Amino acid sequence: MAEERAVDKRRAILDAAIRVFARQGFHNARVSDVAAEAGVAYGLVYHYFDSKDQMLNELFSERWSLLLDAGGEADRTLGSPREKLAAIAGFIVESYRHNPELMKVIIVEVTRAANSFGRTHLPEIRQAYEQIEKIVSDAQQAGEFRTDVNAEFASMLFYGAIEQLLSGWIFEIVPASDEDFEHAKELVVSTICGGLEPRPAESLSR
Amino acid sequence: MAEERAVDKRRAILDAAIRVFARQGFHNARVSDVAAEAGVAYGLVYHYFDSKDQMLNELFSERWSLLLDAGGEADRTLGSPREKLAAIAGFIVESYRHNPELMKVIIVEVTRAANSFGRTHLPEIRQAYEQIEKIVSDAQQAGEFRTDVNAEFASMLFYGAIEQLLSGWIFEIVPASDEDFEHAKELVVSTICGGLEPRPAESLSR
Amino acid sequence: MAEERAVDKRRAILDAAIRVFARQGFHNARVSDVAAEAGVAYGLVYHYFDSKDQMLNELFSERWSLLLDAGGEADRTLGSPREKLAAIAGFIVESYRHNPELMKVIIVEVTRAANSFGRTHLPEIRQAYEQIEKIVSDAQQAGEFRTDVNAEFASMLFYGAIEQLLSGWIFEIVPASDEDFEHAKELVVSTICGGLEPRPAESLSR
Amino acid sequence: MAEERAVDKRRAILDAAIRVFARQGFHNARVSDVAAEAGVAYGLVYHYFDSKDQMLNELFSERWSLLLDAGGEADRTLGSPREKLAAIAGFIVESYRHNPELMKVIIVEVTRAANSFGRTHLPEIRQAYEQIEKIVSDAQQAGEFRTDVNAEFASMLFYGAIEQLLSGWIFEIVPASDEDFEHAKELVVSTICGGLEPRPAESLSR
DNA sequence: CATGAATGAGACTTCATTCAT
DNA sequence: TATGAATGAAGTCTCATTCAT
Repeated sequence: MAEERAVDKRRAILDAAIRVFARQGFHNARVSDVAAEAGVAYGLVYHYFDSKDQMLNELFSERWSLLLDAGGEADRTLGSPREKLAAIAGFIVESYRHNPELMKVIIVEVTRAANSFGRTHLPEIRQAYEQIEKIVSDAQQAGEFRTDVNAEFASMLFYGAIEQLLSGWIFEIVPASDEDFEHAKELVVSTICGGLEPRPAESLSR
Repeated sequence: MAEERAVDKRRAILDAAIRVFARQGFHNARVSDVAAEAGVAYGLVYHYFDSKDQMLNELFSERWSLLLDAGGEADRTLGSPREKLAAIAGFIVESYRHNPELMKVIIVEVTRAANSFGRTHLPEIRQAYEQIEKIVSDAQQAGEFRTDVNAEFASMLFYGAIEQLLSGWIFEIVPASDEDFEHAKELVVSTICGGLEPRPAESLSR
Repeated sequence: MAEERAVDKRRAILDAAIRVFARQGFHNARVSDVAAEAGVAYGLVYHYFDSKDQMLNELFSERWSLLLDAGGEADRTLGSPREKLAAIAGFIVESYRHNPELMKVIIVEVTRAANSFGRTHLPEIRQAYEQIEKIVSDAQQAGEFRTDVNAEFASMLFYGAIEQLLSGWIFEIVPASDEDFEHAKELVVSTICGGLEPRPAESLSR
Repeated sequence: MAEERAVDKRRAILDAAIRVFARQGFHNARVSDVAAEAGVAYGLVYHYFDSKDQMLNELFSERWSLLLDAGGEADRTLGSPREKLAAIAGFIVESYRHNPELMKVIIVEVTRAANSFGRTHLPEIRQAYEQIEKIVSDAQQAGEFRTDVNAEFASMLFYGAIEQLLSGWIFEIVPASDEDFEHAKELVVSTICGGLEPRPAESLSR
């Protein structure tokens, strides 16, 4: 149980860091704020973590690996590219719905902070892009997507669109109700794919 | 002439700030770095500007108003929504091509830094969104765009996609040749609009 | 047997402290380093010792008392002042040869650290000086050493020379082979005494 | 005059550092203590110096180069080895008499702190040893000093003796009157050289 | 206009020591 | 005895901003 306690405190600090980083931003958050939020002594933070940076790194990597797992899983188990992309978009939206503070930290402080932590985690971030690229180029080879759009380019659009959407929710630029979340999942993909899908197939469907 | 000199110095400092902020990031840039880059004394920066923040604010607003002007102009003078959006996307890409350092600063330090300067300039940033929203909802009312996609939502996708693309160039995640720039202008719009446009209209146009 | 165990652990910690203090210096050594080196838990150090300082104090006093014993013994049992001084110099050199890490700690962290631990142990250190002083002044009264050199002054020279020599070995400024050690024992005394001994006696002995 | 002012402040900080380091020891001296002693703001210390360490480095090197100059001058201009060594010993003693606080800092925090700053300045310190070595080996080749004592070894004794003597004064282990200083200059050399000089020559001089 | 010296608050990190188990 | 989690004081360095000249 002593061990469980230890794990608890570590987790408590990490969870407190999420709240504090989300509320104040990483730069404006002092380590003492995190400690206070977690209800532990200053030094304990440094007992479990090497630095303030490491907390953010860990927060990001922990969550990002889940996203990569979900992306890989979607690609392996689902059929159409539209379903695959929908699964990924859905996972991200659900992640936000489930833990908006953590997603805020990840997006604001890492994936959109290309100058600082974004650089550090570029390899991991790239992996997510590459998953999309693979889905797109597979679809292109199967004749399901138009081929005049670079797969790399398409993955930029896809993640750019989703990130912006989350940013809109995070900073209350656009409303964020449960209904909005459900809509979003479908619309991101339907909008992006609507353009990616070749016209002939569509007109045939008429 | 003395006044012209002054204007020159002011401009020189602002231009130096662009280079320094682009190179080191706003947070890692010291006021003394800017002064050194501009070849002026430390304190002169404070003769022309109230604070370090003000330099960035000015840099942003100066450029952003041009973007808003271009957006308004496009909406007023062009016919189809596709042309309007293409003009705006083109303006942004050209802005990057013409002055990548300034655009890097604007995107990295302001529009994607929702926690800090993004908040400050939210009203101006919103105006750009609203221009897109207007173009989209006008097109929807004219039956040129599908109506199941919220105009607000569409503007998020549009700007998210373009910003991500520029980020990709800025941080060398994707290649950035002249050819890439030309392609990008068209593809962003064609991809987004391809999905925004209603199917029937398209198939009719075949 | 449980008690023996305890004694073993205490000794193990003390021995580990010697190695760690010698390697990293007292200031750069953390208590946790000592514990890790001894293979015991953090807090156990504080079961056996009141503080980090106390470990060094004990290490010093333990060894220094042997030196004082050797000095007293030499003075009592040997005949000529030269033999007495040679015995003391020899004891120090042998101490270094036998346990260079401990001697490094004693010299670097205590006897030459007059600002910190040197102050604490000044009384003990003075006792060593006084032994030399007594040997010298006895020799002066017996007409074996010149009297124009203050005995106190002579003891400074004697210890200063030996300490510097050890420092030279410790920091590899001068070579430290077995041969060097043997030479050193004699040369320190022969050099110092050569100067301390009155000329007439020497020329007579020729 | 503005420039003079600046130089004054820098010098004032350095002089304050001498007093504070001498009084409290380098480790126990806070930068704020130095600033307060100099009567300047905290940050000004960092305007003129990169770090707390740099102040000590500068203090040492500034003074040590004078010692090296004096040593070189003595070797070039004086005749007998005894005179040369006496000049060097005299310079050190006078340095102490003139500015005991600075000499305390140099000896306690640098030359006798082989683990920390002594390591950094080892090259400069070695140069001083080498000057003595040269004087001794020149004298040996000229038949003025006995040859069974290694020149390197002799320089250790020489500096060890002087340093210990200063340490004795610094920590008030031995008295330090003007008379003591005058005596010391001669006695160090006469004691060391008395042993270094070959016996035959001496006995002949009788 | 121009200079750059001067100010001082603020935050991270370290680590000896304590304490509950 | 033994463990290692928990505490919190202390100090270096940074840098935006002010100000005297």
